[in-house]
Amino acid sequence: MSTRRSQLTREAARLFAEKGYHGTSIGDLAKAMGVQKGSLYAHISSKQDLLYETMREGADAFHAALDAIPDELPATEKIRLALRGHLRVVAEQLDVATVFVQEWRYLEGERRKEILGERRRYEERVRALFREGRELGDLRTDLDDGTAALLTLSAVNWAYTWLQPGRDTDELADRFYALLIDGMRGYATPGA
Amino acid sequence: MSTRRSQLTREAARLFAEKGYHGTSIGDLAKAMGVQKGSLYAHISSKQDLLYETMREGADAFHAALDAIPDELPATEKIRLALRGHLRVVAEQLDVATVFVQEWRYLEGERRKEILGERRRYEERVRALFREGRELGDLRTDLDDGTAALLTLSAVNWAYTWLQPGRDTDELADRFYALLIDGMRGYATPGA
DNA sequence: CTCCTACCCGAACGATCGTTAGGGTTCAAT
DNA sequence: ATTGAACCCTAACGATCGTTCGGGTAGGAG
Repeated sequence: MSTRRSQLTREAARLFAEKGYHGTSIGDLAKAMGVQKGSLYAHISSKQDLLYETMREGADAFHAALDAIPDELPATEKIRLALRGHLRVVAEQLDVATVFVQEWRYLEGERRKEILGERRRYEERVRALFREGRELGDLRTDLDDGTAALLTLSAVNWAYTWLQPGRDTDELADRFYALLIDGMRGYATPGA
Repeated sequence: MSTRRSQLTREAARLFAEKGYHGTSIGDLAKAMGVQKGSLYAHISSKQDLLYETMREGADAFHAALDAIPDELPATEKIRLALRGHLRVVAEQLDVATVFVQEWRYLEGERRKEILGERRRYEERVRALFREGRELGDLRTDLDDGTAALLTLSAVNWAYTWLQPGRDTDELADRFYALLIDGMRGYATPGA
C-alpha cells in the first residue's frame, strides 16, 4: 500500500538476499531506509514479517508463471514455457527469488509450513508436466519422469546463484530445454 | 588430531547445515558437545575457524572426487563418473556439502577468497570435461559446452536439498547422465 | 483551527552474542 | 612424586540483537 512500506519490503529482500536473514539486522534495514531502527516498527510488527512477505511474493511469482502457460499446448511446449517462466522470475526478481529459495528455513511456525507447502506444490505442478509428456507420448514412453523433473527443477533452482539481472532468459531457457530434450550426444549413432 | 577437536568440527558442520552459520550460536555448539561455551575456546580461536574448516573439508572432498577419474577415459565416461563422484560426496558428507554450497558467503577476508577460488576451479574442471567431449566428438560438435556444464553443475549443486544420506547415488547419477546425454524426447522422429 | 494519518526520533529494555580470563581436574609419561 | 598435556568450569566483558514506548513533526481534510 503505502510507498514507504513497500520500499521497506524491497530493501529487506535485497539485504536478506545479500547477507542472509540472520546476517541482516534491524539496524541494517533502518540504515538502508535512512531511519532509526525503532522507527521501522511503525510499519512492521516483527522482523519475521519481512521475511514472510518476501517469501509470499516469491511463491506467488513462481506460481503465476506456471498459471500463464496455456493448458492446450503439448507437454513439451509447456515444459519449455515453464523453464522460460521460472528463469524470468529469477532474473526479474532476483532478490525475492534468492530469499525464496534459500532463506525459507528461517521462517517459524505456521508460516514456515505454509511456504513449504507452496514450494512442494510448485514442484508437483512441474512434475505433472513431465508425467503428462510421457503419458501422451511427447516424451519417451520409458522416461523416469520423477528423475526428469528432479533434474530439471534442480537446474533452475540453482539459477539464482549465477543469473545476471539483465540477461535475456528466454533464449537461455530454450538452450536448457534443447539440451534436456535432445541430449548432448554426438549426432551420429555408433554405426554411422 | 585429537578426538574431541574433530568431534567439534563434525558437530559444527551438522549444526551449520541445519540452522545456518549465523543461526548457530557458540552456545548451541557447546550444548551439542555437552560443555560450557567458554570451554570451546580451548579448541578453536574463533567461530569462523569452524566454518572455514568445514569449507576446506568440502572443497577437498569435491576435488578429490574429480582427481579419482582416470585421465584416459572418453569424455562422456568422465562426465558420468564426475556425476557419480559429486553425488557420492554429497550423500556421504551431506552436512559438509551443505555448508560448502550455501554458507560460503559468511566466510570473511582471505579465507573467503580462497574458498571462492576452489569453487570456481571445480566448476572450471567440470566445464573442461564438456569442452573435451565436444572437441573430441563424444558430444555433438555444435554443443554449447558452457551451457551444458552450467545445466549439469546446477542440477548437482542443488542435490544437497533432496539427497537422502543412505541413498545409492551411483544409480541416480547414471540416470541423470542418461537424461543429459540422450535427452527426454520420444524415440520416434516426427516422420516415423 | 482542529483532527487524522503517516511518519519519525531518542532512549531504553532484557536477552543473547562471541570472546576472554583464571583457576581446576584427570591421567599417562617421566 | 612431578610434570605437562588435554580438557573443562565459572564468571564476566562489551557489543549487538529485536523490540517497546512516549513523545514529536508535517500536511491534507473537515
